[in-house]
Amino acid sequence: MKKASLKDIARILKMSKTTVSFVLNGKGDEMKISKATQEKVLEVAKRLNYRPNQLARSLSSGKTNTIGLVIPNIGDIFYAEIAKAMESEAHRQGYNIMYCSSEENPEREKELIHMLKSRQVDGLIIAPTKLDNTEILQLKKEQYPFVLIDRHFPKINTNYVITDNKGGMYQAVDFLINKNYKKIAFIGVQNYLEVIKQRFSGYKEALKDAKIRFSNALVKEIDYFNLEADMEAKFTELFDGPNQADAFVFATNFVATTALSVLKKMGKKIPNDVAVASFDERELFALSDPGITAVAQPTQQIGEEALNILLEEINNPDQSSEKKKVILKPEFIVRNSQ
Amino acid sequence: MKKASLKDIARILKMSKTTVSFVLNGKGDEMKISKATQEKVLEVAKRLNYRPNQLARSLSSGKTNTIGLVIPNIGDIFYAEIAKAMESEAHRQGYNIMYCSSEENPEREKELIHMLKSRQVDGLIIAPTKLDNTEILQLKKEQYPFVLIDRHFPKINTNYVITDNKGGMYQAVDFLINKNYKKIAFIGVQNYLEVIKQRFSGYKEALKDAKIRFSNALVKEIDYFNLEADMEAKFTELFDGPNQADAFVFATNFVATTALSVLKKMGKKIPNDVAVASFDERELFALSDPGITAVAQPTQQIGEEALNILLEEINNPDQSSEKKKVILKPEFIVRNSQ
DNA sequence: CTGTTAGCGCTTTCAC
DNA sequence: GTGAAAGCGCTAACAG
Repeated sequence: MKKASLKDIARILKMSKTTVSFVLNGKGDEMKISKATQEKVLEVAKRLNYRPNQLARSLSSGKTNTIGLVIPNIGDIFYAEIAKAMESEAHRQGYNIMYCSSEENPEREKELIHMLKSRQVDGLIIAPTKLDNTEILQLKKEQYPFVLIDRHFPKINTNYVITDNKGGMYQAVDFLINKNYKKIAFIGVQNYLEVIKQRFSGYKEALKDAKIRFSNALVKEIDYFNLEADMEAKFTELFDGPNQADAFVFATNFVATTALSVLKKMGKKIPNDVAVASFDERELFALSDPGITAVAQPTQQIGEEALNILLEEINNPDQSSEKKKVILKPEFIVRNSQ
Repeated sequence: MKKASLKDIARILKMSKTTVSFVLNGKGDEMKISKATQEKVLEVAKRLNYRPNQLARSLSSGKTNTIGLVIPNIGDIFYAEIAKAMESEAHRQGYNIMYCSSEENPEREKELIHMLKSRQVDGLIIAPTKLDNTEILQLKKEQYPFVLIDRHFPKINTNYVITDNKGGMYQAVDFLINKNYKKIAFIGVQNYLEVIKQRFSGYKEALKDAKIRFSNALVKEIDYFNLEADMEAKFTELFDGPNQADAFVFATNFVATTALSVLKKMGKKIPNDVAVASFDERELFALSDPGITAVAQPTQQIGEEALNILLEEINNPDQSSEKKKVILKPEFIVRNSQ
């Protein structure tokens, strides 16, 4: 038994597709279709287990009620939480999310954006991977509704929802300073993104405000493609070099988790050998012993706000000129890693 | 400037949509369209930045090249890893994945399956939430291509890819027995799934083979909706009751992580106060101190195999009678939690 | 070698 | 109150 279509129902009832369509879309009363007719339609639709073909509907109406989400890494709980919040909000509003993970690959990201557009998603939410912004510029030029999350391009006027990276890091460093740590090392990643730069500037500012001399020797940028080994080398300098550190701040969650594993391997104890604090939250931080003090980004809010901004723009395409720029405050969670 | 369509290209070049369509789909040579024509088409397509509308294409061709994935929880790294493996395999084969998370809600799961079908996905991969199997039976009746992962219904003849739950748990328990633990408690979840039952039977069998008397007092089923508190109560019995346990095995990853947190709170040390081992792997297990011995499911393999079975069925709809049933061996990772 | 034409399943304007 | 018909953008059988 083939799947039932509108036409089948119309044929069985000997009426037109129009009538059936109106009834099934709840426009029966509006179109003053008689109760009797409506009931007949509904009855047959139910009996045939009719399900509208969304492809056809979307093609015809120009709306898919789907929004595309492009994130760099589906395995990262940070993005997973955002996606989750976004999905439940979308569901409430009658939209579906199509998730895609670029795996931190700019080429893949570009493909995904094209794929989603070719499927006519009503809008996009993107956590951009790369420094190259041509795709974003293109979207803007086409006036395609989209909002950036997590990472943004300061020079391009777009909607975005991000965390106050500078402020969050400032708070973490300031906290360590107040706990009497003086030689705080910043552990970042090489060639990385805007967000890391912002966090770095929070670090510097906290030192400056506390009148602690900034030392380049305490800033380590780890090689992304050689995380473990490079980190061990740099930690050795930090522990044994002339410029000994007494605390580490980690610029992002995967740096932190790798660092914890490296420290464990090196036999260093937190907080006796070194105090630590991390940007980003992770289940591990609460469960490990000692718990790791962290700057938690408000993932739920990021997801919901981004979605709402997008839907707003989709539904009011006119005044699309004023872009929404949202910077959310992170939450500082004190544990006992210092 | 509106988006370019096939028709636009045809109009500009004063030829038919057919010709343009063939060229753009790489069937130019096959259809013996002259090189000159082909070049013109490609040139114009490029100039107009033409992108085919997949909705239209799918509606017409009856194929979306998309497969739907329904998992219970997008935030669970176990499913995230499966999704990741599946996506990269799908990508290689020219398919896209549409992920959906049911949040362990059977009602939502049903909606998602309907939504995906109405979007005409070519097939489904489902990690079913519930004991109720009507949706699955319906899919089967409609001969919709699908494969189950992680959880399955023993009584229904379907494709599935699962882990050897019984064997994995057997190995963990057997290992603890060999380390000389005699009072091994099984920590499960109330009203839970088939998989937990299978793991439980592995537990019992390992005890039996070692001629250790099975005791119901050592089996604890935690209330899913009150995990922390209930666990603390039951652990107290296990530590202080008449039937003291010397080791715990956890039936699944969220039980294990909650347990670690509860043990930490209770001030119990692993492995001195109690030895532990867990089903499922988690980043935390490698990084925590001590590392937690675990039975790791082969997520990558699950993702890839499930996808390949599905694509096989999609592409050969004829002999769809013999369903593929795959049971994969987990990996046992020994750390120092015992 | 290329064009005509009939759909795919649905929405929606306009007419009766 | 209901129906006819055009059209969304693309595919593909058939004709020439």
